[in-house]
Amino acid sequence: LARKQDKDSDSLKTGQTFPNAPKTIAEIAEATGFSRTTIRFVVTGQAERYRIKAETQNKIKAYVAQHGLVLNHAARSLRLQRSDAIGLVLPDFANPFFACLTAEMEELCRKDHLVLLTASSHDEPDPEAKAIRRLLDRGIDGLVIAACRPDSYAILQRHRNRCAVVMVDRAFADVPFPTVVSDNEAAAYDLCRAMFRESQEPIDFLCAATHLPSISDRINGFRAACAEVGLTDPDHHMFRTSVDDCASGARLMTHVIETRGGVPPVFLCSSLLMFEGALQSVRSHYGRLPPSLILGTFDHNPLLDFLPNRSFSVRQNEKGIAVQLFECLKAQRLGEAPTAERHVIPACIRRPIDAP
Amino acid sequence: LARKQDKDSDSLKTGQTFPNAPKTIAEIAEATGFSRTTIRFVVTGQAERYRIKAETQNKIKAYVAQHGLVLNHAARSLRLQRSDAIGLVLPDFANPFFACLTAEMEELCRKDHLVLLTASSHDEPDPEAKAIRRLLDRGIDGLVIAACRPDSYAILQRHRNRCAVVMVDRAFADVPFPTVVSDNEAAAYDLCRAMFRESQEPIDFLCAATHLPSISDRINGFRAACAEVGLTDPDHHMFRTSVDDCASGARLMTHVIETRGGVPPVFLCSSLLMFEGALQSVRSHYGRLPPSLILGTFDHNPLLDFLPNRSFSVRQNEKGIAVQLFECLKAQRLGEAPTAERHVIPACIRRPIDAP
DNA sequence: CTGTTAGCGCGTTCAG
DNA sequence: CTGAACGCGCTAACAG
Repeated sequence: LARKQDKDSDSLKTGQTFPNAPKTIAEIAEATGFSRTTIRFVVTGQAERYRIKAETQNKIKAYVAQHGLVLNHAARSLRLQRSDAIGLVLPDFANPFFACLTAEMEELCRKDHLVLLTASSHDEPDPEAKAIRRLLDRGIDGLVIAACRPDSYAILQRHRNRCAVVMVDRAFADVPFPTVVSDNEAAAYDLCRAMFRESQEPIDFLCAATHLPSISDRINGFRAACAEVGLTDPDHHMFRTSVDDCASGARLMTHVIETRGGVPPVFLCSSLLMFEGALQSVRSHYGRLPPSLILGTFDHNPLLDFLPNRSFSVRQNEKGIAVQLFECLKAQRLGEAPTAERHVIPACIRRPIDAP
Repeated sequence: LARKQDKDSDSLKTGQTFPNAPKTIAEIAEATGFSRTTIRFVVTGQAERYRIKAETQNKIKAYVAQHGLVLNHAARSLRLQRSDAIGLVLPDFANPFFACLTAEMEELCRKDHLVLLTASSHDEPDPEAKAIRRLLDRGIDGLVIAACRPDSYAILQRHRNRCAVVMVDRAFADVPFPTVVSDNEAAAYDLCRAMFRESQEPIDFLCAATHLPSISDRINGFRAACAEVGLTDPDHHMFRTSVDDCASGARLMTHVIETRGGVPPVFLCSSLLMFEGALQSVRSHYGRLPPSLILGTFDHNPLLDFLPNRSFSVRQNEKGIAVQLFECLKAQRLGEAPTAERHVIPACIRRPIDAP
């Protein structure tokens, strides 16, 4: 029979700085006199399966209730070859869309007792590769990545069997992993249709980062909507820049103003950053925003509703994306080989309250 | 270490991918015929210190260059009782301020070869406690918390204090850990002074989450600025609500409109969420935003500059806060006992371009 | 039903 | 300069 009079010697022996600290399984075993296995069966809820005596269970539960218990995840990971951690590699966590996606992912992780490791790529290949490596080296079980270029996944392939992988936001072709993206083409099409219903004028599209598939899709949607209203030269209304930031938006709008001899009456920007830059440029030319301008942008900002101008925008369904990402991860973690299938999540068009 | 990173870049530049998974130290030892100790000295850059033969070094480096190497962080953590991970517990990662803070923290972690674990508290005690425990159970070396109430830190006391702790954004009294906050009182004072220079009208302050110290400080700054312009009853211009969200802002503004018999000509909101709700309420009463309104809010949104109204806002210095947080963590990780000192980081007032 | 044992891969120690 | 042996705390297989 077990001896369980060791509490005193235990507290003396262990030179712990925190006698109140939660115990390890071994400490509980020693303190209660049962073996680690017995403790583990009880604390992991397998007591019934192994028919642990009720009295034993109660003693152990009482001890845990009083002293607390914390499993050592490093040891657990080492033994199970599994970290219960998910990595998230995104261009920029301060970007509202990615921030929102992070929040949704974190929520889903919490429910599955996973932790979320974050790393930013700044949309550049080298930091991205380092970020991916840094997470893979921690033995993450799953990885979500918004790739900055088509071959970003190359670094992953040697880890294929150890880590589930899903791509997000950037649906580059020929990527051997599932991809979850918004329906950018449909969103752009619907957005432009709504804007065309507002005004007969052609839409000038200020477009950054055209190498990204999400942007190509938006361009395709723009072209389709233009074709529908009989605009035969949509590309004459497209203005491109490579970098997606505020300064580029301002430069591009300044260029548009010079080209057109004035601010276009209706324009669309490929991102909020571009939008902000464009507005800055317009304001610096006119001293203010002419209220007659009709504005469109991808991404959402709650203050859009309060601009003096009529404006249209697209809000992606971050929660829907996160849920789909998680399902893809789960499928791979359950042993399915990763497929290259693409999941397209509808986005939401926001327009002025009284717009058609 | 530096040498290892060089190899990574090289292999990326050549576009070469490792055919198989990277090797562990033991695998390299077996493959090259040397012992694990020797391998470790070479790959951790201690070869010179232990005078490893050059030929041996070259063989090992060649093998690593070809096959790759990844240390098992679980084993490393288990042995070193250290995870090289930092936890971040914030109310909401989608909130622009916290998103920006996360981005800055992630950047600093990257530079120190740490990973960042994120967990959200939703500003509620129970999810917060669970988030903290979830991270502590992973053996994080450092923890940054934006606490939702004064005793949020209590759960830390009962834990093994292997973990450095710093509080952020919420400077509750009597917390036995360093705290980093923005200078909310000064920011509120400066903000209100700027608004008073714009208009002689009193400022109505729509204020949420008044139980938070950051909000108390903002109220104090508001009162000080009111006193300076001879307003003897600033509290008659304060409207309070407990929940900080858009709906509360709308409700509170509706209440203000009813109380005042109209929209106050100058008002200030304690957060962007409140601000958005307030604007919604104003618009639903008038069908639009009267352009004569003078607006103020804490937090920053890039579109504020393009509202028809003259507006004033406060942007916190997220990077400065992150840097200070990191310094506090580093001090504790170097063995210093945590102090209760408070670090106050100045914020930045944004006003209309031509404002005094 | 309960206890014992053998690693997971790394970092450290110590012997050569 | 190199190698062997130990243990971090946990899990799983096996032995009573």
